[in-house]
Amino acid sequence: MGSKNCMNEACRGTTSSEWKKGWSLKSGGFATLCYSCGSAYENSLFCETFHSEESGWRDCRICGKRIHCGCIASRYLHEYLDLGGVGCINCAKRLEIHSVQSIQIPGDIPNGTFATNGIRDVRPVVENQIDDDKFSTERLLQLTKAIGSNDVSSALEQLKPEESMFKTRQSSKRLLNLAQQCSSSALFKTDNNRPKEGVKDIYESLPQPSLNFSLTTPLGSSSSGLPFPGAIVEGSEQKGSFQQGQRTRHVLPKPPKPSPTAVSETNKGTSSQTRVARPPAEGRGRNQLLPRYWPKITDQELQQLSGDLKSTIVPLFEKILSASDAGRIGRLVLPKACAEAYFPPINQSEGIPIRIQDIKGKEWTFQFRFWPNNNSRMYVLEGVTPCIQNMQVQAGDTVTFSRIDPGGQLVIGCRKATNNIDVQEAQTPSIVNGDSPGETSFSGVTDNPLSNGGRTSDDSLQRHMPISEKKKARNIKNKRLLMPSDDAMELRITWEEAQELLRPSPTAEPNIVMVEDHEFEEFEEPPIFGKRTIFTSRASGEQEQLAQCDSCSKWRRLPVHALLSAKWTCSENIWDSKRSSCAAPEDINPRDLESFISIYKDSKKRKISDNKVPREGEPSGLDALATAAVLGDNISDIAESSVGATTRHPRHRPGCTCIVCIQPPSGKGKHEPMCKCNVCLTVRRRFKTLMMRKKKRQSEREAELAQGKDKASVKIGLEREDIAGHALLNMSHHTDNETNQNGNQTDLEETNKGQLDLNCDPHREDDILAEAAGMSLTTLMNAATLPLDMYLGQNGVPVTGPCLISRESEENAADEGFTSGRVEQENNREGG
DNA sequence: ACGGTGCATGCTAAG
DNA sequence: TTAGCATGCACCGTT
Repeated sequence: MGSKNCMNEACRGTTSSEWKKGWSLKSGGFATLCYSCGSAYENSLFCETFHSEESGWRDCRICGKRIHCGCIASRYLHEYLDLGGVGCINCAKRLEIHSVQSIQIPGDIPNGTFATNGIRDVRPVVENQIDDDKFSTERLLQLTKAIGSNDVSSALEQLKPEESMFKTRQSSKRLLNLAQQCSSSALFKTDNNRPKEGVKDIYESLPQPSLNFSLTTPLGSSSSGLPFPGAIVEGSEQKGSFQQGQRTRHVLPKPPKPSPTAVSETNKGTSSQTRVARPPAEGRGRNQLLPRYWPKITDQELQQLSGDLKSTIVPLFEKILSASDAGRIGRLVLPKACAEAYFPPINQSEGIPIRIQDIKGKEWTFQFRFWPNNNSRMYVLEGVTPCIQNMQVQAGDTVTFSRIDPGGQLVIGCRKATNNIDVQEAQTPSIVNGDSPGETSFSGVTDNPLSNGGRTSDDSLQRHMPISEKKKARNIKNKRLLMPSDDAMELRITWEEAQELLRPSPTAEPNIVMVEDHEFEEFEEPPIFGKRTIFTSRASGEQEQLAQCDSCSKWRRLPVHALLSAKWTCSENIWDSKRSSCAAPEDINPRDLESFISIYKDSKKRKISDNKVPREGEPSGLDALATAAVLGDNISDIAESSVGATTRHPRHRPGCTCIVCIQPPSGKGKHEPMCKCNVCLTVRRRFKTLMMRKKKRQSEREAELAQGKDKASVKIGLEREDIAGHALLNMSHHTDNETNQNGNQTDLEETNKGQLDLNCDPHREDDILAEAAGMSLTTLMNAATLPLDMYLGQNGVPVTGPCLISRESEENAADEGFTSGRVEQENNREGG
């Protein structure tokens, strides 16, 4: 500390309360700045503060802002424009985005022809070298445009003199490394390195790189084509480039739309913390890598990682784990291009064992192999389970592959998906490449030695970037469902739990319907999620519920009828003024509380086991819903597993004696054919009522019926999906105009279909189910005019109780709030 | 019966 | 249109 000198020439201070990082140095690391200079640098005020009298100031050609050109401290703050002049980084990037999108490099350049040029890349990424950026896509493209040529490779040739200059700066160690490089470079040709003066000038006039990172990193390939010496190579199938013929592609994958790299570059001073997706290190066919696999790591992380491992780390690629990857099978599918670029060539399907080290230095051995697949190969790493578990990563998290140079040792790391974007990136290449999470933390193995310092101001820019809704939708539809983490957290509850949490909308006024002396509350508004509470009974027999304050976590006794919103605090305890503050002590004996919770958990567990709730790995919660939606007919199978809970009306409480609550939990063996029990009789009666109501509604909506007929062709699967979604979330109204327009919701609304909530809008469902079952509305009308028994008989259904009614009638009956029929039927089916 | 292995299938995105 | 890849599933070996 004491020996530090501020590297600001105008300061040269030797003492500072805090030393800050400045610009990146060619020798690696960053300039050391005292607190005030560092602050100025961080705030992009360095040049304004210290260089205002110096030469080199120009104006942004677009916005007019003053730019200090040719200064290392401001090199990230401007760009040279294609149209001449300079532009501040924001303006330049806006222009650049378009050019990056539009320019692609024609043709494929044979790998072998670049061997001698590969050495240019032997620079550790962590060095943050200016020169690196010369080879960034942006630079490349800009250069191409600057010289008015579409031939990028020829344009790049012009850069070679610069390269040479750069090479001289490389350490002997790296040169040694370089000598081993022979892998491809799509950007340079050896047979044409004649400098073109003009171009050189142009190049030299190019702005200093915006990236802190090298976009072209050390070659991992040895002369044998191996990316790392430690790898075991078998057979003679060692090609300098690929193991298999490769498709001709563009030199670099088409950059994502809003060139995130560009965006992330825009902030000097914070760029070291920017998660930039960079084209990976050289390797056989690195140019084949899709942006989604480009390693995204901040240079800060990289530096730290390098420090931890005391080596130079070259990020190779990364992959967001799929369910399969993170599953028990222990197979991690490697992107083909990555496998071929950075792993040893293999020609036997069995592959080779490969040693990969984690950042703690622990070495893991995987089997690197491939499967023949569609005349191609599918590369996998086998035996990754221990490592995956060790890193505590799961589907949606990212594993990173890097290489230690020199030596070529592969390193595996991980990064937890901590926000939506990170997860979506896997599916949305258009937002990779720096348009990436500022909050994801890079993790090494097990524990994360690298914390992402941060959010950068470009995060805000990134947030503004439009993500195509269409794309989003497609991602969601993707069977590789990667739900945004936050949402996943929010929905990581079971179907049953979701039902338990449903509460009537606070603004909803229920209509009271009496059925067999049982009161039903009907709501015209869908329910909302409420707070989870525990219902208990006092010794006196008085029932109550316990709720936990979201603020102080104290439990409060509340009346059994209390309805709490999802977020509830003591201050909302209107029932007990003494306990309406978080300061008030908990009035529940800890032992009692523990007991209550224990009982609650036990009962839940029992329910789960009784109902064969999906085991780990099987769909639960929303997954179950989704599955149910897909399964369609089998939705009831799933729903049945939660009969006890899902038939509970939001306002049904322990002790409720309504017809719903008095049902047996499973219904097994309770209802015989021709059962005359209260439930069965009511089911029959209510079903008939339903039919009549349908008729009435039908007459009211006759005009719409024609259109409705069209809708009848809608496939049941889709409809049921809709239903399922509605059932769980129930947060939005159906958009179905046909059935909802008059808002007539006087039917008792327990949707047995899938044990949905009582407040689900059944109207649509009625029709849907009926239609799907081949029952037109007319049929229903007719049916409604018949005595129930006759109706059932006509439909080939034995006239029994609710136990054996047909599916469609049963489902309609279910609309009325009864489940026993369903239950019984399912039981019978099980028994059969 | 269970679990692992290898292949086939189908979806998606890239070209 | 096609390659890549996630995942389902049949087959096979082991318990």
